[in-house]
This record gives sequence, structure tokens and C-alpha cells, in this order.
Amino acid sequence: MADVTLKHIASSLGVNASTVSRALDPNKAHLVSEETVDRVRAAAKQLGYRGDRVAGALRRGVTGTVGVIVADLANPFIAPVIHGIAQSLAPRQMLPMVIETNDNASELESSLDHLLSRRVDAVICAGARFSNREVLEEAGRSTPVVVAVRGLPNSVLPQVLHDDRAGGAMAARHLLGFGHTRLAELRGPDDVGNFVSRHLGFQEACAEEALAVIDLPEVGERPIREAGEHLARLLIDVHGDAMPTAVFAHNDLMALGALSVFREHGLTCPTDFSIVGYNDSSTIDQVDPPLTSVIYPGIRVGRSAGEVALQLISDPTEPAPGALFPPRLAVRKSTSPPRRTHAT
Amino acid sequence: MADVTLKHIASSLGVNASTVSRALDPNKAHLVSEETVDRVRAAAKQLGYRGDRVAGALRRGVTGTVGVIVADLANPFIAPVIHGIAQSLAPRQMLPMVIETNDNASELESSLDHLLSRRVDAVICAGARFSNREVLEEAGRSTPVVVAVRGLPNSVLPQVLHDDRAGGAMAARHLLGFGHTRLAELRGPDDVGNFVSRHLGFQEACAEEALAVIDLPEVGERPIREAGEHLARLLIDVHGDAMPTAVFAHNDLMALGALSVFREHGLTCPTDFSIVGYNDSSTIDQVDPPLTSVIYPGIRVGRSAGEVALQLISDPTEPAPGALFPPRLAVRKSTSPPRRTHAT
DNA sequence: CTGGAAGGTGCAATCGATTGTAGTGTCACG
DNA sequence: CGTGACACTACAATCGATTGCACCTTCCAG
Repeated sequence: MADVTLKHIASSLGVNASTVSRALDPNKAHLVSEETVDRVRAAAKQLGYRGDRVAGALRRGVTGTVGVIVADLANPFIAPVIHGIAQSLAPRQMLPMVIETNDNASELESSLDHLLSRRVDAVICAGARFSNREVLEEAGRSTPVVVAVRGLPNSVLPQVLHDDRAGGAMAARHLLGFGHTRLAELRGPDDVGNFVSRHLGFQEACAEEALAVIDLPEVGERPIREAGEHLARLLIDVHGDAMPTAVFAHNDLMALGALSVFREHGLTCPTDFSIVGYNDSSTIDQVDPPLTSVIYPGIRVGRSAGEVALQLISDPTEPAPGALFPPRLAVRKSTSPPRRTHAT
Repeated sequence: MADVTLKHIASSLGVNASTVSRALDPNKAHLVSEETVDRVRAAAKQLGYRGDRVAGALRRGVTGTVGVIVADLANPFIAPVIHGIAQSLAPRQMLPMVIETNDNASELESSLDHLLSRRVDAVICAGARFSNREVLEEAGRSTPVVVAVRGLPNSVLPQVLHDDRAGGAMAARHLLGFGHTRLAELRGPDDVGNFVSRHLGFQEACAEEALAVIDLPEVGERPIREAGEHLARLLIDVHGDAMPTAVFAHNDLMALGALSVFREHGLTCPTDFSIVGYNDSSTIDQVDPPLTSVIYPGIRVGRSAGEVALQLISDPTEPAPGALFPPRLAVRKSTSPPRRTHAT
């Protein structure tokens, strides 16, 4: 009940607390006679000693925690990332402290502050917006900070990302390979790394073929299903006379939203239009039609981010590597060659 | 860089650290002259004082953290729960510390120990197996412990759950209402509260109609898609001559697995068989066919668990309430009346 | 027999914030 | 002028683990 401390063990054995501390620390046990070590261990077990990592943290200046900043935990796409982080931390007995920003740039600032006041050993920011770059870099000067998932262009911070630019390009080439010539894009917010990169990659690949993408300047500020529906309607309203035959949605949710709107308007997939999503969400291979999607390796990104953080913790002077995971495409039934409407 | 402490502020102002501490604490600021408070606040801001919650935690015995034990973070179904927990904690500036057990009963024990050594103010266990009951109750004697998501029958601990028994019954009645008479169940592990309750509820509702469910004693030890496939094959092998016309899967993943196996065997849904899933996972309404599924209100369960934890923290003597969320059913296209195969 | 090394242990300071108690100074009232 | 009340502030202990340093014993080599 009342928690057992080193002193309790010490006094029960008639030794000093410092001896107990050393005996219980594998790295220091050699400083203590074997006999004492045994007695201490026995007493510790018998009394149910558990240790107080808070006290240890204060004295040693190391908490064994890594702060993880995410935009929104409810977004299923972020769960694997946290899983990966937790996985890489577990062998060192370290734990993530997760904090949400509601994808709000200014909340991120206070979240960061909060984490730092808790003396996390490192911060992994998986929910950055461009405007957060300076705060994060500032924090990075005193505490290891890893940028993950959402990149920050031109930042000195180590970044662990999926190669969204290549992913966007891959989606484009897949569609172009089928012979599509009228392509459109359903874009996510334009101050978030992933979406900007996806956009860039997509545009570049189209430009290589001297193809201009149908321009839809609006972006889904929150890239959810409703945003996909909205943008799809916009597309129909504005380009109804010459609809794109291929659509690249910046994530699966938006793809699904668009899919249902197009369907409402009598268009069928993939006959009338092809669509590519992003993330390869968990059951997206079973929707109707099974969605072609760029695979997002969340667990690996998380694990890698955790590893970079650990490396930075153990040696903050050495510049950390960062990582960029190449995209893969899960090709399914939502993409096919365009129908030759005006042929013959 | 080198972090600013109370002492720094104190000496820069020529006052004592205790005064600074009081000036910065809204609840104690009245003990300090207004002028000093202002000077302290100014100096704190100017020096970039952030405070050290580790030191504060040691002294006050309160860390502002809640340990959250989950089986597997990668399981998308748990993300909303954590979101809900974090949401309820945020207004108090508290943070969750998430730890995974890999759904391993013995790992839970060490996870719990780990959390307690970090002096979390409370523990929310969202990944219990029946065999963990005693350890959790033991921990509950000294630290608030809330059981969430996965219930522990006959436990004294407060529990925040979805009413899975009612959920199972609801699934059954939905199918019975269509006139199905040969029902089967794809069960999850039988030492996990949710699945046992779902099973119970389902059986009870069938028993009310004097109907015996097709017995499939085997359970999916890990209730994932592969388990659904496996159990579906088993069903076909054993009861191929008199297949059930309605299947209740203990979660959506197993339902999808079964769906694809049945389909391989030439059966179509819902003509040849109806199927009900559980959780109403994020894109499950767009699979083919859109799956009828019991809605799992993860966010609300999480939020409620967080609230119960907070209440328990503020007054550990008062017995905590617990909560049981009623199920709702999302009816979609995967369920319909049975075809009258042998009719006239 | 002595000097010194090595092995064990204890002492006390430390991490930084918090808080009970004691001390100082001012004011007002008798 | 004395005395208590009040408003501030300082001092010092405390939370529990960790660790540099000093001390003691033992034992061996010279």
C-alpha cells in the first residue's frame, strides 16, 4: 500500500540506501558484495519493491519517455505509427506520451511545451504543419526532435517519412499507363507535408507526359470523407462537360467520398472513371470496387522514427540520419483503362 | 538551453525560490504581493521558464499521467478509445501513457508494474484477459484502476464497457427477425470479456426462440481476418450439408475473412447467407456488400473511462460508477431473409 | 611490519518544486 | 507606547533515487 522505498529495504537489512540502490542496479551491482546483493534482492522481492521512476528521473535527468505529437488519434491511419513507435521503445523500457493537437497549428506549440515540461527524452512530431517548423527546430536545439509522417521542407531536423512525392508520382504513372489523359486530384491541406508532396509528385509525373492535370485549386482542409464528396461535386459542377477519367485522391477516405458522389451521378467505377487512394487503409481492399491505393507503411515509419529518436537520445551530437520509405502500390479493381467514349 | 529553474528566476529577482513558486501557482498567488507576482511572471516569461513536472510530481506525489494498457495499438478499433481517453484528460493537462501487451496475459502484468513504477495517477486497462483480474484488483487497492472495453466479470473494479451482451443479442434478433433458423457464430477468444459477452448474448437470444446455434467450438485466438477465414472453412467442412444461412462474426475483420471464403465457395451474400459484423469499422459501410455491423462507440467508451479515472483520482474513497453503453446496429446490405431453398 | 591497493559500505549532496513554519515589517487599535 | 493582526517573504525540510567521495577492512607485497 504505502509504497516501498529504498530506505525501507535498507533499514530492514541494516544497510544504507545507497547500497541498496547499487545492489539493485545491474550496472552497479559489482560494487557490492555478492552476499549483500542477494540479500537486497530477496528483501526487495519480499517487500514488493517497485522503484520510483519519477525520483530516478529527477536525479538522473532522464525520464524514459518520448513525447509523440499527433494531429488526431481517431484517424485510423495514425494508429500503426504509434504502434511502431511503442514497439521500438519497448525494449528500452521507454514509453510514449501521446498528445493530440486536433490538427491545429497553434495547439501544437502548447503541446510541445507541455511535453518538454515533462522532460521527455525526445519528441516525435507526427502532426506538423509547415508553420510549426520554427518552434520544432527551436525545441530541437535542447531536446532531440524527430519529424515523422508529415515532412517539413528545408528543415534541419531529422525526418522519417514515407516518400509521398514518389507515391504521388506512382499513382500518376499507374493512371497514365492505362492511357488516361484527363486526370484530376483531390488534394489534402496545402500546409501539410504529405499532401504537398503527393501533389508535387503527381503533377511532376503528369508534366513528364506533357499532360496538364485538371485544376481543382480547392483542398480538403480536413481530408475526410466529406471533403472527398465536396471536391467530387465541385469537379462535376465545374468540369461536368469534360469530366476527368482518372482521379487521384490524397487518401482513401476522400476516395470513398468521391466514389459515392460519382456513383450518385450515375458514373461507375472503373468503367467511367478510375480512382486511386492513398494509405491502403485496413479494409479498403474489400470495398466496392476494391480500391487501388498507395500503401502507407505506418508501422515501419513509426518504428523507424522511434529508432532515430533513440539514437538521438544516446548521442545528440551525431547528426541523425532520417529515413524515406519508398512507396508501393496496391493495384486493385478501381483503376482500368478509360472507356473510349468518343471513339470511331 | 540549460533549463531555467525556479532558482534562476529567484536569484534574478533577488527573492526566494519559494516565493517564485507561489507566485506562479494560481492557487497560491494570493499569498504573494501583487507587485512581486507581476515581476515574477515577467521574469518567468522573459527567461522562458517552463517548469519541471518531474520535480513537481516527486514532491506532490501526483504525475498528471494515466497509464493506458491496450492489447494492440495496431488494431484500428482501439484508436478511438485512446482518442476518447486523451480527450477527457486534456482539460486537466493530463497525458496518457500507452503501453501494449501484445494481448499477452503475462505481459500485462509487467506492463502494469511498469506503469505503477512511473507513478501514474490511474490506470485504464483496455486489454484485460480474465486471468488478469487479480493483478488488476490488487493494483486497484493502491492506485485507481478502471477496466475498459474488455470486461472482467465479478470484479470489484469500476468498468466502462460497451454492452456486448446486448450487442450479441441484437445481432441475433436482427437475424432471427428475418426468419433465419440455422445460425452460426464466429467467436473471438473465450477469455476476453467482449467476446464472451457477445457469445452469451447471441446464444441467449437464440435460446429464447428455442433455436440452437450451430455449434462451432473453435474460437479465433486472434480475432483477425485469417481467423474468420479459418472458421468459415471449418464451417463449410463440418456443416457443408446444412450450412447456416446466417452468421454472426464477433468483429468486422472476421466477418470479412468469412465473406471472402464463402464467396470462393460460390456462395453470395446476402442471397445465400447473411452476415453481421461487430465494431462498425471505418470503411465497413463501403465493402461489398456493405456490412451490417454492431456499432462500437469507441470514443465514448474512452472518454467515459477517462472521466471515471479522473473521478477516482479526485476521490478514491467514493466508489466509482462505471458505465455500460447500449449497442446500436448499423443495418446494411449483408443481411436479408433466407432464401427458401427447399420450398415447394 | 608497513604501505598501499582493492573491495565494500556509508555519508551527504543533489535533482527542482513544493510547503509548513518562522520571521520581518507595517498598521491599527486600545 | 504596547500588542495583536495581517501581509509578505525567507528558511529549510521533503519527495526517493542516485552518485562522488571518504572511510574502513582485509590482504598482499615489499
